[in-house]
Amino acid sequence: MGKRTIESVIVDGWDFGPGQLLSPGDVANIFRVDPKTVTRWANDGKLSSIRTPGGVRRFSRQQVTYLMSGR
Amino acid sequence: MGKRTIESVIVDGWDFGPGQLLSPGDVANIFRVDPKTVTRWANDGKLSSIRTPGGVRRFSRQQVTYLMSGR
DNA sequence: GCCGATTCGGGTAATTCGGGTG
DNA sequence: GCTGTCCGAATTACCCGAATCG
Repeated sequence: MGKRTIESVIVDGWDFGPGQLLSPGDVANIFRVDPKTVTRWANDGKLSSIRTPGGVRRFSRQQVTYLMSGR
Repeated sequence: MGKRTIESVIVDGWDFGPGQLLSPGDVANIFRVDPKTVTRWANDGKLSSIRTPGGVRRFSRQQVTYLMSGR
């Protein structure tokens, strides 16, 4: 071992590792929806998410890209 | 590189990247047509579209601009 | 600690969906 | 063939004050 960095973080099969996290605003811009709508997707289980210790959601770039290109 | 969300999303050769998406109402206003008509264009394959996780269509500004300037 | 921007929550309007019909 | 409209259901947008982010 040694440096003790994060190798991978996978939730629901999606990559939440370093450089893969999108904010609600990011996802909203990508789909052209209100950030509130992104929150609803998360609550409805349509979008996987993790939470910061403060309670703010973060999303997987990998999953968002997948959803953009047609389910 | 700046904000780094998603580089590009191309469907049927048209740009569906961030800042390039139009709602059904947007397209309807541009062509002065009922939004339902825009939906029919999409169903008939005359207009490419992607869907939000909720099932609402989004269109490519690039394609609409192309069609506006006469085929 | 301060500050601007964002994202919580909730609630309520406005759009869009799909099918059917003129 | 193409478009507008009616309907109910589902999805999304805008409003607020409080909290978090960077």
